[in-house]
Amino acid sequence: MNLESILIESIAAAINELYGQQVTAEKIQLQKTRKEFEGDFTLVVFPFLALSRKKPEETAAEIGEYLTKNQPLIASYNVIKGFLNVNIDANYWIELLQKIETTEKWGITPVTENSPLVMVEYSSPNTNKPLHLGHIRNNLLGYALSNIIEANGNRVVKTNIVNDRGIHICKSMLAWQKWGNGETPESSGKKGDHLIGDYYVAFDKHYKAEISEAMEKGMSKEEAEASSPLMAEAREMLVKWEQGDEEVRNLWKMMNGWVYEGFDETYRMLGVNFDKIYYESDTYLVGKETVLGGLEKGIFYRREDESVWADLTNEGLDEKLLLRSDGTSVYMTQDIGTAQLRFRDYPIDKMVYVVGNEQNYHFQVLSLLLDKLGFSWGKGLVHFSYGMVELPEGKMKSREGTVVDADDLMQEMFDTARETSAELGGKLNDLTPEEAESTIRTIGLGALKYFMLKVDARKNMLFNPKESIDFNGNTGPFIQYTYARTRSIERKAAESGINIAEAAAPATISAKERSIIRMLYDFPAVVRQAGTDYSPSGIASYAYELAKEYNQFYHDFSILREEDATLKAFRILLTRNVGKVIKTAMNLLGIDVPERM
RNA sequence: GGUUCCGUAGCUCAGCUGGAUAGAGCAACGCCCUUCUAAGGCGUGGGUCGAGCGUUCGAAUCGCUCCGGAAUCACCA
Repeated sequence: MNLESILIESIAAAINELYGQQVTAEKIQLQKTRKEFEGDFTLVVFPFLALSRKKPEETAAEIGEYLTKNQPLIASYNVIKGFLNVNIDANYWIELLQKIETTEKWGITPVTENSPLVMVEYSSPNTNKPLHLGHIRNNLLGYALSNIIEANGNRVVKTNIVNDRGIHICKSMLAWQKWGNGETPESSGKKGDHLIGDYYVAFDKHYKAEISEAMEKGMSKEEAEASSPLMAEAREMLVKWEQGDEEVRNLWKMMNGWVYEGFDETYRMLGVNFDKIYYESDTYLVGKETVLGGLEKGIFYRREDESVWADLTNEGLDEKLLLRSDGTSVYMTQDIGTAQLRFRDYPIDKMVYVVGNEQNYHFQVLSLLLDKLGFSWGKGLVHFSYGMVELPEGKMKSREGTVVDADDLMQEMFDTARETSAELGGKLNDLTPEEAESTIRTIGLGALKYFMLKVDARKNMLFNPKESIDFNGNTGPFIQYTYARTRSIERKAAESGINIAEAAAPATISAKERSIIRMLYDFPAVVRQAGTDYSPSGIASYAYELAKEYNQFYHDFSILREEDATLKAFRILLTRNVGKVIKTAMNLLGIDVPERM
């Protein structure tokens, strides 16, 4: 039984004893005492005034008096207006600290073979251009979310669905054929995904030129677009691809291969990975089959023009197209096919899709369709819907060249970290060049990742490339710095041979120390909460608060110079476990922490 | 027009299962490195929580109505 439950039980007993009234646990609002007041937990007594028929202060004092007498965990209390603040006995906190010290993974629920299986889909790139800032948010959220779900006792399969087919891919292929002169990543030194992206842009440029030329000759925009020879060629290529034309397929394989090498490098750099990758070229036909199967079962219906639809009007939605009149599949069909394949491959209990909020409607529909098709997890699928990353001038537009490239951005973060480190007086000079470089990457990535993860995922967020990402204040590097300090203290303590395993209760324990232990106590609940409402930002703000609290403590006390041996050992133990929890929290976010910085 | 989401300090964001004087960081200004790492600490200034009404002992938080912004409602993906 946890501390809160014990206290709530005692409070219920107190009210029963004092006022002869039964109260349910839900009526008892026990919350953390706010920082500016003294105490660990606060009971709001306003709801009990009707029972006590006394003033708030009096009621609070009576309950407080009863609790200190009858509940050994409560050492003292104070009353401010209708708020009863109670102090937990210091020994409880010290024992808790020792428990954290001996617990392998504090706050983490172990995973067993029988744990529920949760599949998390994230990233889901197109193979016609490199990853950008939006993908970074997606990847970081997906990876952190997977860690958090796993930390709550679930088996997690991280998956990626690669959109590797379609007209957009043909555009790049065609442009490369026409103007590429056989350029390869090796011959040009370009990263494969960037190379392909360049040809996608080249296609668009030539296409636009064609349109404006045709319009000058008096065509309307629509006519010009419809009669574009370049677009016609791309469409023709798509048809050939679907027919399995060997030449087109080989070109497609080669160019996609380049892109995957590029993506792999970006993923590796970003520190994310996948357990299973699906390709739309494998799933879109399965989707078609599944839809036709649904048609036979009468779940869907066919119109006169041969197109296939789902009627969702009973569910308050519209009718939804699933197969075009020419029999080809649409986006929804492919997602159904992917689901079908996944269900064959894994006994999925829950599916989480990390996809932008622009697709909220799509997933609402997908959930209903999967349910109709008999997927047990269809109804309960989670669309982890995150907001767009906006630039000061608005949405990113690839056509307007305002896209922030993922590789470039990471490189900039590394450069900034390197410069900042040098400005601060060559902090990493003691390290070997390799260690220093690795630390710089850890810090640069830490800044980027924390920046993206600390904000509420469902909201749109603003990224200002000119102001770039900070390294001071509420940032990843600040938390990493705090961790590095805890490790430094530990190293020095170890050198001087202090045995912290024997740390006992010191004569005095400061409010700051109590407050830090109190925060460590909260960590399991924070992890649980983040798992319940899928919020990496909850973990992030916890990590920041803990780091901040420890930094103040660090500033106020001389941990290693403390005269009292017991107090010194206690403070080192505290430091060690703060480091342990910070590291665990940061790792849940997918952020590494350096041993020194 | 329908649906969904958002609106909190100059800026970026927390807080939202109703509770105490609405919090951080950045930016501005002032202190603190002969003291375990100054990527730090302390302090000052900065708010009609978009507006109004309602529910309540109590509303940034819940409900309704407006105002402002975004997304979506394709035989695009």
